[in-house]
Amino acid sequence: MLEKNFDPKTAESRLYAMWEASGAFAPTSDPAAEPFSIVIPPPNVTGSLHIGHALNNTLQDVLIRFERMRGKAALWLPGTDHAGIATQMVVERQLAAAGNVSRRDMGREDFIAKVWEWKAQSGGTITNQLRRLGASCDWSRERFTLDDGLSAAVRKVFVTLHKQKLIYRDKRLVNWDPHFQTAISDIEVEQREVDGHYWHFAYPLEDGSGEIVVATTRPETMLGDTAVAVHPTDERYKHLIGRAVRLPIVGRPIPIIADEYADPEKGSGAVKITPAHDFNDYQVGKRNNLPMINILTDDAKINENGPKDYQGLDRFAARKKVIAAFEELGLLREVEKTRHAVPHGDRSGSVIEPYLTDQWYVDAKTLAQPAIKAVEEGRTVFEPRHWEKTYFEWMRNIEPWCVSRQLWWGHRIPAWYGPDGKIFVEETEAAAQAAAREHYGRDEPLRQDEDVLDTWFSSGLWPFSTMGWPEKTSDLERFYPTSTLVTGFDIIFFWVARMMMMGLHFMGDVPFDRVFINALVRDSKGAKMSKSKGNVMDPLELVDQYGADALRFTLTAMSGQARDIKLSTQRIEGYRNFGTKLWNATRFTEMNGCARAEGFDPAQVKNTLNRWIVGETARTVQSMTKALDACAFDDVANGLYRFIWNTYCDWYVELAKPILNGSDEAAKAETQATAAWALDVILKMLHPVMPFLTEELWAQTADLGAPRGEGMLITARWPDLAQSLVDPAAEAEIGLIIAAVSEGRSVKAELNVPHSARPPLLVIEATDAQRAVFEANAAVIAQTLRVSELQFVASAPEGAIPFVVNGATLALPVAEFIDLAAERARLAKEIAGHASDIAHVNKKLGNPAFVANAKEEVVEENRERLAESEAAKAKLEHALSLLEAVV
RNA sequence: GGGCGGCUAGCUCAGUUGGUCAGAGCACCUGGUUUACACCCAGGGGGUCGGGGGUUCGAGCCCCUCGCCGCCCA
Repeated sequence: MLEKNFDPKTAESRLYAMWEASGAFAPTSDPAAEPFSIVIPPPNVTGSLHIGHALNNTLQDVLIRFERMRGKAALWLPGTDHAGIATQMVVERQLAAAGNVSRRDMGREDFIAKVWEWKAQSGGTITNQLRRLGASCDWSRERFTLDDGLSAAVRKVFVTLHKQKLIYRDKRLVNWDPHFQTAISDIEVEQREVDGHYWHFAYPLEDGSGEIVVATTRPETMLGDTAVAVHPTDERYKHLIGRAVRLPIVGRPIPIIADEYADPEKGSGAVKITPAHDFNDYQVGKRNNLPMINILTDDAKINENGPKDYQGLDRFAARKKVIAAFEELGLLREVEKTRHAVPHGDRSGSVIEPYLTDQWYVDAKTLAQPAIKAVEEGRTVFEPRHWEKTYFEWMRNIEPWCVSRQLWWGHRIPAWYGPDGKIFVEETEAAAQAAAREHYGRDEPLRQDEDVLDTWFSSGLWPFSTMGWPEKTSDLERFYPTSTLVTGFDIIFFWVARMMMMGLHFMGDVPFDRVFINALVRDSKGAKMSKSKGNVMDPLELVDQYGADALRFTLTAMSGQARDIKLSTQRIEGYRNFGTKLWNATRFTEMNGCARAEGFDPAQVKNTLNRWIVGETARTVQSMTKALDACAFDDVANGLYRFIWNTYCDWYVELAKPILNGSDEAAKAETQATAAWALDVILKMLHPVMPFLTEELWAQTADLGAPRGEGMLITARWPDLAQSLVDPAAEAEIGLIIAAVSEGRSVKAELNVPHSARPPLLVIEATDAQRAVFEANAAVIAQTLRVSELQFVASAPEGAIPFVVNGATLALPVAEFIDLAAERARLAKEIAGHASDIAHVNKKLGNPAFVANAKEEVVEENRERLAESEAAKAKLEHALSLLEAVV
């Protein structure tokens, strides 16, 4: 006998260990099986599971378990990302907290050793947390972006792109993070609106004949100004073009140039140009061949190009000093408050400096073209579809991708420099040396590039590097392109787009057929979860509290088309209850001898109730299969919830009770078998979403009746039930019973008939078919509706309360219990309901245009509806008149 | 400034091609020792589908417009 409740705490780890040990997570080796593959979005190797991971991985697991049960060779390939900047940051912070020397003092090799140490220590955390969730990844194929195979793939890709001139070295402005002292890519920059000022500075004309006023939010950059620009058509300044101003503080003469970048509407119409420290100014500088003077050091202090007394000053201190100097010189014309966007590093949070450096760039524009085309042609489809717009928007305006990082934790760039600066890009040092020997005619000492690659460079290769590329492996052959990628919209640019470009370029095919973009999980008020806000929900705590299945079901149910999910524990609790409900339904069937019958064929079932549940089950299987195919996760969860709770438990089990307690042994045996059969189907359908509870129930019911011969539920076959199992006659019959019982209950409750009262149910008017149904099901109806019996009478006795069900008139003789006023009110309400319906339909049918234009079946439908409402209303009005007569 | 998404019951959200589409869960109210389940059962109240206009015989669903809210990119 089943315990009263499912105990996730003890069952989950036991079941997971059983699955893993059985090898169920690996794709079947059956060569005939259709492949279905997913690569996991690799979490940071040293990270821990947050609620977003829980959602993302639950959905992947739902798909994988579904396809696995369908008999496909289902591969969910797991792994982790070295997460360059994030991980390096964590380790640096740890070193600092422990009072250790900084990484620079420590040296590259020792520092990297420290990071590997940290990886060894914490690297298993997140994968173990995924296990707690129930993720059925094939751990035998687990990869890490810095493992040997993936590193080889990275080098191969870099070298190949370089040879194809799709990777190049260039000196240009980059987004420089002074905190980490590295370049970062455009998308790692966050624009934040902050309060600031416009300082209006007067630059005196060189000949002393006047001044020109420029405004800036970043005064310190004036130390690197190399021009003042005005619009070529700006009459105010036309005469000044070609002349010069003397840059205050610095004393350098700089030209006044004409450039359309200067906006005559803004400020004075003149703008200072600092080509080495502003992206717009950089373009102006290039157009006008201006000198580019870098005034900053790597850590954003004024360098040797600044005036002596500014050198070594931090950028913000320099700003103050510049302002003070202008004030002193009498050249500060105005200070205007403003709000403006300031770039910040997404990891460091520090203000980003546009900074002139040598970096490696990927020609993203070229690589993007096939990636755009692939989505246009539908070779990769986004779900929900509208995310394609976001993807296109970015891809069509893509800029060169800066891939070098001045970090230590990552893939070292496979480029070596000769003594004269000549660059050799090769997969190995030996190859580089060979190339150098060839070039110089002798061995020369080479120095490897100090930089590492952007983390996203290696994750961009993930769908094929994890499968063994560049080797021609059987996994690549079988599982690439992958079937579905499940990820968040926040990394469409970072990751999805890069995988598309790399996959198409190196594999000649898209990396995935479908990209499902999952929502962002927020707190119950809709706020983004963050440590600083203290509103973080830890998925592991939720698993401890409610069980993994409840959390999984909740996340699945809330995964609609919306962009975010507002998660509340109340909801999780509700779905935990749902699991308990199913548990208890199983317990009930077990108590009532429900067991699988040898050779049970749902198509051969005789009893109407059983025929009905067979049909409902078949219908549900079909809709669930369809929904899972479409990644309609909310439909999956809601459909299962409704079928299991509202159909199977509320009606099938309730209506089956009299049979199970009755004396018709044949009907009883059939019901026991059918109940057990339907439950098995339920367990299968629910398994992808609630794997633990269902597997446990599967095991606990394994010995009841005929053996299933299917092994564990995780690898059992997904049900395939034909539409022909739906029996319209059974549906009509059970539908009538349900309607009669529901309506009868409603009447009793509204009239406050005491719970203990057992009046008979009177059948007054009904078609022959309906009468037959009532006769055949009198016992069930009596028990379920709690009436003494069913009586078939010609007319309602005085004081009986009539109600109309599917056109049939029934009544409950409960006059002695009820309050006439309450009954009058009830009847009046019912009548009013019908009256408004009649008015509504009459208006439609009275409109000749409607009858002429609407589809025939729609018109017919309305006519039927009108007839039904009118009949019901007439009956109730009659009842009301009788009631009035009594009073 | 450009783009995207949202605005449906107190709350969180479903509503496929316009025609029982006004729904679900939670919350709320009433009643319940109905031998599976109080993590339960039965019943009930509650919305002019953000405002306005249009197309149509008919609009929560299509078009226009306005208003908020959120996100992304400049």
